[in-house]
Amino acid sequence: MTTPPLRKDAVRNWERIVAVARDLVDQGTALQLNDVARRAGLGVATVYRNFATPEALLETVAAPCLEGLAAQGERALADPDPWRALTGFLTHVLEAQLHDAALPPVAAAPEDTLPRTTALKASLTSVGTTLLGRARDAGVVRPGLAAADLVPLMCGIAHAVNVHGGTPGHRTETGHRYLATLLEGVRPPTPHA
Amino acid sequence: MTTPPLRKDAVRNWERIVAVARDLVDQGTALQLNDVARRAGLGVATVYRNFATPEALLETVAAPCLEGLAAQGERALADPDPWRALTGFLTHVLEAQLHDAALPPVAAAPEDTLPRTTALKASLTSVGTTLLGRARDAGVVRPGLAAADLVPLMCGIAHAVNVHGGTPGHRTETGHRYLATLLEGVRPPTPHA
Amino acid sequence: MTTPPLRKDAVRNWERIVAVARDLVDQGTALQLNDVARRAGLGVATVYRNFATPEALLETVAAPCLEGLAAQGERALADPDPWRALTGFLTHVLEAQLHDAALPPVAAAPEDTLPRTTALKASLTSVGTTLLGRARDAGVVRPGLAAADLVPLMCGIAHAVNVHGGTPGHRTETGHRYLATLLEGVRPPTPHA
Amino acid sequence: MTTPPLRKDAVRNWERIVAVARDLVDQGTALQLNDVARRAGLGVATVYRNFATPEALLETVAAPCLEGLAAQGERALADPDPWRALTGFLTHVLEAQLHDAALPPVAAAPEDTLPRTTALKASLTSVGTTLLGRARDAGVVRPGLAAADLVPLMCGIAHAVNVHGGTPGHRTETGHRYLATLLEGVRPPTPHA
DNA sequence: CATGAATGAGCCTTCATTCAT
DNA sequence: AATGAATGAAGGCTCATTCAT
Repeated sequence: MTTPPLRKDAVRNWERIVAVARDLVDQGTALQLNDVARRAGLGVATVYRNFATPEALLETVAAPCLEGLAAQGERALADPDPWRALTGFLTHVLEAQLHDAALPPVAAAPEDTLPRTTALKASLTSVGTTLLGRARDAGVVRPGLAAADLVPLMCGIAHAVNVHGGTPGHRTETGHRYLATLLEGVRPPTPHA
Repeated sequence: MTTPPLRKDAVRNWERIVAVARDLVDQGTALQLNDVARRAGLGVATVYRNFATPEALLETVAAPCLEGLAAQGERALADPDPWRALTGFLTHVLEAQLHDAALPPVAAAPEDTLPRTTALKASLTSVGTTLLGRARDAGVVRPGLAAADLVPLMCGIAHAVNVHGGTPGHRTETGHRYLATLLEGVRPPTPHA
Repeated sequence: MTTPPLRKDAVRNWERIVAVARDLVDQGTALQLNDVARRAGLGVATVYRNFATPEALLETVAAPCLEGLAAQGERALADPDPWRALTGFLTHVLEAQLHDAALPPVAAAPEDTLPRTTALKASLTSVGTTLLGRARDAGVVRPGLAAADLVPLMCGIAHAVNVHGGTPGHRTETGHRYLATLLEGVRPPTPHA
Repeated sequence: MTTPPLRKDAVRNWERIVAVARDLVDQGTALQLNDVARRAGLGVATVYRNFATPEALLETVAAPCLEGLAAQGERALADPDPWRALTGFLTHVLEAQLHDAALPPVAAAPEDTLPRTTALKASLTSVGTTLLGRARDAGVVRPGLAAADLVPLMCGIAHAVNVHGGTPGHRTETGHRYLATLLEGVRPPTPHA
C-alpha cells in the first residue's frame, strides 16, 4: 500500500511511518524498514505491509515535494513568457532537489516502485517538454537540447552542488550559479536583449 | 600498503587483486574485500594487508587513469591557445569519468584514503586552476566560474550522463553535448567568432 | 533483553540459550554467542537479540546462583549470633564461587552489563556490610577489615583454590581451610575459647 | 630458544623482543607475537624462533623478577628468626606479584613452558617449604598450613588486591593488610608476644 | 639467520524478510 | 490488521602460524 489506508488507526500508523522516514531522510540516514519500525514504535510487519521496500517508502516521502513541483509546473504553463516559464520551472526543480534529500535518488532512478511516482515524474517531464518546446519555438533556446536532457541535467547540477559542498546557504547559491551558467549556454548564440 | 611490494610473488598477488578489482568495477559491482580475495584465489588477510579498505583498493584501481589525466594536463599546459587548452583538458576529464567507473566515486569523495590519490587530485586541480586562470586572463571565459567549480561540474555532467543512460556510444555523445552546452555558457556573452 | 519474553516459543528459546550457556560454563568453555546459537539450534540473531554480549549471557547464567546467595543473606541477617552469621554467609559465598564457574568472573568484574546483576551484587554487598558491622560491634571481628574487603577476599580465596587445583572434593576442603585461616586472622587477638 | 643466543646481532634482537614484551606487559596488553615483532621492528619469524609461544615470552619477561625472589629466598634462609624469615619472604613474593604484571599468570599456571621457569618456581617453592617447616618446628605457625598452600595463597591475595582495585599505592597497602590478616590467622591460637 | 607475505579458520555483527501468535 | 521474534546468509575483520625468499 502506498496511500494512507482508510481505518483511523491504520492512517495514524501510515503517517507515523512516513514522518519517521522523513526525519531519517533529512538526517541523511539510509532508510531501513526495520529501523523505521522501531523508531515509529510499530511492528516490522506493519511497516512492510504499508511499504514493501525502502524505495517505496522513499518515494512516498518524496511525493509531496513532487506534487509541489507539479503545481509549480501548472503555474509555469500559464506564464506567457517562454524563457521565464522554462527557467523558473527548472529553478524550482533544482531547488527542490537541493532542499529535499528524498528527491535526488527518486529523480535519478530509472525505475520507480510506485505507480504514483511514475505518474508524478511523467507529469513533470510533460511540463518540461512543453515548456522547452515553447521556448524553442520562440527561438529563445537552441536546438540540440532535448526534453530528455532536462531531468538528467537537473540531477547533474544537484550532484555538482553536493560535490562542491558547503553550508545550505552556499549550496543554494552554488546551484543557482551553475544553473545560470547552463542556461546561458542554452540560449541562442546571437546577442539577446 | 598501496604500492606493489618488492617480492616477486607478492607483486603478482598485488596485481591480481587490482586486476580482479578492476573487473568488478567495470561490471559495476561494489568492491568487497572478501569477495575480491575469493575471486583472486588469495587469503582474505592478503587483500587486507595490501588494501586496508575498499576505498583504498578503489583508489588504487583509479590511479592509472588519474595519472593519464595528469599527463594530459601537462600537455594542455603546453597548449598556447587558452580556450582549447581548457576545453580539451575538461573533455579528457569528462571522458575519463565516463569510461572508467572507478573515477566518479573517487572524484566526488571529499576525503581520500591514499596520499597518492590526494596528490593526483591536487595535481589535476592545480592544472585546472592554471588553465582556467589563463583562459580568464585571455578574456575567453567569464568571471563567475571559479576553479573550485571545475571538479564539481565535471562530476555533475558525468552524473547527468549516467541518469540519461544509453549505450556507451550514446553516453560519450551525450557527455560531449552537455559539456559543450556548459562551455557555451561559460564564454563571455559578447558575440565571439 | 535479559528476562524471558512473554511469547511461548520465545521463552523456550531463551531458556534453551541459557541452558546451553550453562553447559558451556560448566565445561569451562568461554561463551561465544555464535557457538551458543549453533549448539542451541537457533539463528545467531536470536541469541544476539536476547543477549547483546557474552557478558550479558554470563551474568544471566550466574543470576540464579546470586539469587540463592541473596536468600542465604536474608537468613544470615536473621541469625542472632554475629560471628556465625558472618562466617556462615561468607562460607556460602565461597562455596558458590567454587561450585559455579559463572560466578568468579561476574564477582570480580568491576562493571556489570545487566542492571539485574548490579542489583544482586549490591544486595549481597549490603548484607555483607551489615553482617560485618554487627560482628565488629559485637567485638568478634578486628577493626581493619572493611566491608569493601569482603568481596575481594572471597574472590581471592576462590582463586587460590583454583591455583591449588585438585578434585572437586579437594577444592571444597581447601576452600574451607583457607577461609578458616583467614577468619582466624580476622578475630580479635585476645585468646578466645 | 629462551636464553639470549650468542651472535651479537641475535642477542640484540632477543633483547629488543624482551624489552618490547616487558613494555606491553606493563601496559597490561596481552602478548601477541605478531604485535611484538612489529613493535620490535623485526620479522615475525625471528620472534617465533626465539619464543615459540606467547607464554614462553611471558615467562622470559617474568624471569628476572623470579630470580630476584630467589635471591630474597636465599637471604631469608639465612635469617635466624623463623617467623620473620617466613613473613618477610612471603611479603617479597606478594609485592613482586603486585608490582610485576608478568608474574601472576606465570605463578598461577599449572604448567610451565620453559624449563628455566620450572626451575625457578621449584626453587622458590623449596625455599618456602623450608621456611614454613622451620616456622612450624619453632611453633610459630599452626599445623594445617601446608607448603603447597603458599603459592596459591599468595596468588589469591594478589588477585584479591586486583579485584579491590585502586591506585598503585593503595594496592600495595591493601596487599600488606590482606597478608597481615592471613598471617595472623596462621599463628598459633595462644597469645603470642 | 632473518624476513614478512600469505594463509584461512573463526569470531563478531547486521539486515531484509518471513511467519507464528 | 498488528506484532515482533526468528532466521541465516553475508560481510567485516583479526590472529596465530607457516613458508617462500
